[in-house]
Amino acid sequence: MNLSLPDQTMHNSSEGCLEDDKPDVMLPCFRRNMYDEPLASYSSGSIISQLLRKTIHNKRALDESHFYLSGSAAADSSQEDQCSVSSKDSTVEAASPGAHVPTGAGTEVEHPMADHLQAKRARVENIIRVMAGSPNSRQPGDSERCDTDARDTREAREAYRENKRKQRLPQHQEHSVGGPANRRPGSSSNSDNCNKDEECHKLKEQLHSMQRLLRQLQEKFLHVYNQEDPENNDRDDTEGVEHESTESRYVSTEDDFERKNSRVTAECKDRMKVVGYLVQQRESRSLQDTLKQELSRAVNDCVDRVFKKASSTGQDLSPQQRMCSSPELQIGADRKRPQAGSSQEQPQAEEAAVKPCSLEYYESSEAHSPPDQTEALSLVVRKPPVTPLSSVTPTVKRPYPMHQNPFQFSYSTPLHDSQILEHLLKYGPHSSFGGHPCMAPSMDRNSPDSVDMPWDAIAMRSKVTSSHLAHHARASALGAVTVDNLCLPHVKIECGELQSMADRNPYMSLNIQEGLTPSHLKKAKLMFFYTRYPSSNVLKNFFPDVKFNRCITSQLIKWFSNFREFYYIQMEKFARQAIVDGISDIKDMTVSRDSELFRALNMHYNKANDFHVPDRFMEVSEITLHEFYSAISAAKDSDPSWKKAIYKVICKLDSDVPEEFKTSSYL
DNA sequence: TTATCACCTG
DNA sequence: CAGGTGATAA
Repeated sequence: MNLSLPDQTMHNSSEGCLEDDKPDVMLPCFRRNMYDEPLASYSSGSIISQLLRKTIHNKRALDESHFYLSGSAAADSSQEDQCSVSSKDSTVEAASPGAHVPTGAGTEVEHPMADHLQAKRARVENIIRVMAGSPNSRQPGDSERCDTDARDTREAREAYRENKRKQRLPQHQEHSVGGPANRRPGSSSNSDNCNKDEECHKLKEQLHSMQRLLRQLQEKFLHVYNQEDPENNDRDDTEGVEHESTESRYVSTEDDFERKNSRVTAECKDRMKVVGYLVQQRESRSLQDTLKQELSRAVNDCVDRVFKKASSTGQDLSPQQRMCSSPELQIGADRKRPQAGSSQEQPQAEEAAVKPCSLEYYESSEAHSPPDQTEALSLVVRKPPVTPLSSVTPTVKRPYPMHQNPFQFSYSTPLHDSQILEHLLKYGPHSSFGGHPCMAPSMDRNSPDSVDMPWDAIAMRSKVTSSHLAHHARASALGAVTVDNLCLPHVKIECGELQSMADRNPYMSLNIQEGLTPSHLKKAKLMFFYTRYPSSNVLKNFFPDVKFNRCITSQLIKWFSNFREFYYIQMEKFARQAIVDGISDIKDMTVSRDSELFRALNMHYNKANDFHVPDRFMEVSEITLHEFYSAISAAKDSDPSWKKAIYKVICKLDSDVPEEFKTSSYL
């Protein structure tokens, strides 16, 4: 494989300045990707030109811009448009490069400053392009070569233009760019359209990424530049820049980018006026060098990631791979990927796990390796809106609008449990407890939220639950972090288990745990109000966020055993007390919510008293009490196994646990 | 043999 | 609430 071109390209373009940075890091990436994928045929210069395409409407304003751009930029634009979703006006520009002011587009307002700004833009575009573009772009005679280079990237994928390409291409380029391109037609002849669409999509994603990176570079550049020239800092308000409707998809990023661009160009022009052309040229050089380094690094970075994604077949990317993709890539991939299996929430959960990482990657240029903790943290916080579930009250706000910075979850700023719960719970249970007969009527008293978010209200009203849930939320946020050292025993979240758990219950995909938490204990206690002898299947069904194994099952069974133990002890105690109290008629023994027996039981199973104990439990309790009373009255307690008969009766009184318990791992 | 249970203990 | 134990049923 011919690796000389990219090396040469980068070195030439940087004119010796680039190597000072870290060529060993970026160049191999660039090289490898250049040849591995057809997308590599798009040179970085071409991409940059495309990105800045709309900033060079008036290339005539500056001769040098015109000189450098006339061929290449136009060619790039026209070619990119074949697959890109970019604006249509680029085609217009391409039609008459170098001598064209877009008038037919109609989307651009031609105010008096337009020429001015466009001229500035052209300069900056030129600078950037020279830095990241073709090694020979500075030579007038090679403008043709730039054109060829860019065009070749497209032509190479089409066999019928092969000869033409070979005629015009320098040899080293032919080897490098034509290598993968030559292989491609043979393998993709039967699925040209599909491949084209795929490439278009990838290109679009690439453009998005590039725009982001360029924006960052611009900011860096401005930072450096303003340090050098602080008196010009106030001259950054030249953005009366028209906004092209055709580019509305890039509103936030590109508009910002435009402003920065205008500012840069304005500063460049001021320097020209004051200092003079030569000085300006020299400073421009330094700027160029700076930008070269930054851009080259960023471009390689971006291209590397783009190709890393492209090298995979697109749909079978592992989540880890997706995590390192740009947000745009991620979104695009998710859009293409069919919803897997029967779980509808799962892909979104994956997105939630992926997107934050990606965003953070781009939010900070230094964030080359997002920490695990941050990923998992975002996993909880930055979940995109899920498909509205039937039971969710419409008034419940979705805290994570797409593409916006949602609720910021930060460990450094302690949050109230309710905040954590709100975000944790909102996407967990989809059923509303507000209408459930088991919910305590008093629950609506304290918080207005209880109307719209009964689930949150439930959880928040229990101090025990709140603290547990807070841990729960943080545990989830910690991702693959063992939180045993806090207070939760055996609580470990393993990313590897996400999938299986998500399959079992997509709503619980964020809270998959290997161990039982206090929340689970509380839930089990509440379940005891319905079932004293739950089967293993019931336990598995109602603890979908728990990875069941022998130990876990035993523990849960043991819990219920302990519950029963306490229950029967209380029953026996109160039955004996009734006998001691001289109650003769069994009908005088009732269990109401005011009775002491119930208070004892409720204190044990529903300590926070935030759960409305079902009436059935009152009945069962009363029956149990009667059974004990009868047995003791009949002196059956002399039999060592006299309780067995009672157990036999009680175990038949189990009722079904409400479905709400399935969708919630905590109450 | 395994699972479940009640009982006891800490 | 968990650990241990013995009984019991599958």
